[in-house]
Amino acid sequence: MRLSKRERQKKLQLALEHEPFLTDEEMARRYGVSIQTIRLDRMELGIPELRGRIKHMAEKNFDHVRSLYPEEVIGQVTELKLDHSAVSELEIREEHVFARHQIARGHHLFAQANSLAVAVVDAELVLTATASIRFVRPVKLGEKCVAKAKVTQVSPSRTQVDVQTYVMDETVFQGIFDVYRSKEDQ
Amino acid sequence: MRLSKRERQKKLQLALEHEPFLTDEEMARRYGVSIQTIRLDRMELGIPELRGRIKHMAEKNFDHVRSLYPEEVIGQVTELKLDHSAVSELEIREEHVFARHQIARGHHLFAQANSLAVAVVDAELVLTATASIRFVRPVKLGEKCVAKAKVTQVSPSRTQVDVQTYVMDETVFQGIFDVYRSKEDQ
DNA sequence: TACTGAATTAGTACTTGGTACTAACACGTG
DNA sequence: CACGTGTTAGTACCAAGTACTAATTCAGTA
Repeated sequence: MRLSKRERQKKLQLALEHEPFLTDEEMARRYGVSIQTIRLDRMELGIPELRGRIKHMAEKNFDHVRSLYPEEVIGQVTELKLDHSAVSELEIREEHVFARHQIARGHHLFAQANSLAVAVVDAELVLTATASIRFVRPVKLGEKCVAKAKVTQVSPSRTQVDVQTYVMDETVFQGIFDVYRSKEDQ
Repeated sequence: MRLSKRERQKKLQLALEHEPFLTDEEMARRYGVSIQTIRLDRMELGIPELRGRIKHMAEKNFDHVRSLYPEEVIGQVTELKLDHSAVSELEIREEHVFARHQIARGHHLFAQANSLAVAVVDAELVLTATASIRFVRPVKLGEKCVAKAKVTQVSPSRTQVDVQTYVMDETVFQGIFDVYRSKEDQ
């Protein structure tokens, strides 16, 4: 057996997200299995056929052109005191969650916190150096995450920022960010 | 004659711009002509068939939407051994960097590593619990980040995954992920 | 009115990328 | 040995076409 069934299916799923234009034939060739096996895999994974996938993509972008474009800060900044504190809000939408169980992917919470930590520091060049983070509880579709950043330490080239993210008054995420700052301190 | 040939062709062309998902059959029905007439019209106007049109639309928007859309794994998975190791590649593009100095935002590197750490674990429900990360050196526009994940510890409900990300053979990011895993391990 | 050329329709064979289904085989394990 | 899982093979069928040939219709004119 070249690959276990689970591995093949996982790879298949991932490959299709990246290259949705693959035919069953091409996938069968890639994994060295028969076309029927690929079809069975798609069935089990609930992946529609090539034309369905293509059509879905085309439709999706045709009528509602989503503009979730590279934002400077992930989420909406509601408070900002440079080198002191900041707050941002992020509502968890479809594009943030795992389709299966509607739980937000960790890196979106991280992105909200990280970009806020970077934004609160007043310098030309600000980069995250290290971070220690904790996902306290899963966040679900529709919940609003309020991230609160506080600057806790400042040294010549580093700033430490603590971020706590809440849903209502429950903590869902904690992070300590050690942020590098260029000397042209503005 | 219901409509002159010229009129029909003009209408057809305009209709397709607005509703590119029409089949020849549907158009034939609408204009009260045979399917062959519609096909001849498309030939003369140089309009490709339905599938070609759909595919073209999907392709056009694919590159654009790709980086913004919920991918299971950020970057392209090149190796995957479930519960053992995995590798993914991510090329740093415009949308990943700070416009000012062309340095990648930390959360994209995090996202690549985090999603890989989650993907390598073989379970129904996998969530990041905690992580300790370090951005070793800034990554610039155009660089290709290769993230290598290794499972280092497995306990009943947790898996520890270490991720190192390289540009060429230089480490740019390190992360230790403690990942929660649901018991329905199969 | 008959004729002609353009326009239209009809019909066949073939293609792609599948679905849906049935049957057979391979093999690892109790 | 039988059993189940996984895999492969093969058939009939489908949508939405292409490519091609042939027949029919129609409009305007000699």
